[in-house]
Amino acid sequence: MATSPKRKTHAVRVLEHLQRQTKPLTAYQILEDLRGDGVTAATTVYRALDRLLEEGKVHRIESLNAFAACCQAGHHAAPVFEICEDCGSVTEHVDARLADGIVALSNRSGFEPERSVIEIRGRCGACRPDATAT
Amino acid sequence: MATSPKRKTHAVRVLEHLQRQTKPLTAYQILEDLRGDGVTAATTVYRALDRLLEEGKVHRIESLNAFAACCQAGHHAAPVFEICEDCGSVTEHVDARLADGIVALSNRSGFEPERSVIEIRGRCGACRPDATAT
DNA sequence: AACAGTATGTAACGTTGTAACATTGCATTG
DNA sequence: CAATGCAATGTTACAACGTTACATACTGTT
Repeated sequence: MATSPKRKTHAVRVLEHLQRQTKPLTAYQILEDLRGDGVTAATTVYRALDRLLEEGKVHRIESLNAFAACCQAGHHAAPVFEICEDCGSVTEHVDARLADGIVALSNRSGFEPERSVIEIRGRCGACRPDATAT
Repeated sequence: MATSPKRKTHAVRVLEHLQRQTKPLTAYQILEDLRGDGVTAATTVYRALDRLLEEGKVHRIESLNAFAACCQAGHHAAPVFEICEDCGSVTEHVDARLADGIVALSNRSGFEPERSVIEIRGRCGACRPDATAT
């Protein structure tokens, strides 16, 4: 009855690899990193990513053409990414206020939202020129 | 003394062409469309787009890898795009509430936002299966 | 063993974007 | 007008990102 796979699939390898990163990786970076684990073609990486995206375990960062593991696999709300232009770090947030804003705007315009892409580019706390001064 | 160009540049052609569209175009679509106007290479299109983006006259739709003319050239607030998965139409909005939400989130996380990408995918009023029922 | 279904491999191709360098058009100044 | 300088454009090649089509291998079930 058990339908769970006995062996580790490439999808699992890709997910675990992404979880080890602090920055998103492109599909081809993933391919390079996992060559030693038997991943040999871009096709395989994209197939793994497709599944993981469907399952909500990874996100695609549209403005980077890159992929990152989801912070807590399973949330349904739209993720918000803060992308540092300096160090490249990407932080995922789930923000009710922004989610509400999307819904409010959609209600006004008659649009039915399904999936939102929210990516904020700028500088992270570590990289910004310390704006705490008066 | 006059420093304004005497002849129409490709940047102007690209902008005018985008303004005639109801949907965003990819760079290569623009190239095809403007071949008759002397635009012959992708490089030229991308250069034109770079300038127009800097001037805030066009926006890049990250999740489509495509470009659209700005609705009112010159706003500074982050644009919000509603992208219909059915008909492909894209509508630009400027929304104070969402802008505030970005600022609020950034304040909490110590992030300094510079440019935001907000793209809502779903169905436009014309394409949705009429949700006005009780 | 036979079968079905999922996962993977391979190769080629299509799309998107950039780099490097040469050339042209046009305005200014001497 | 000639010379100069700068912005715009052209050309070529390539890098990066993503998909299609088809073949093969593995896994669990009967």
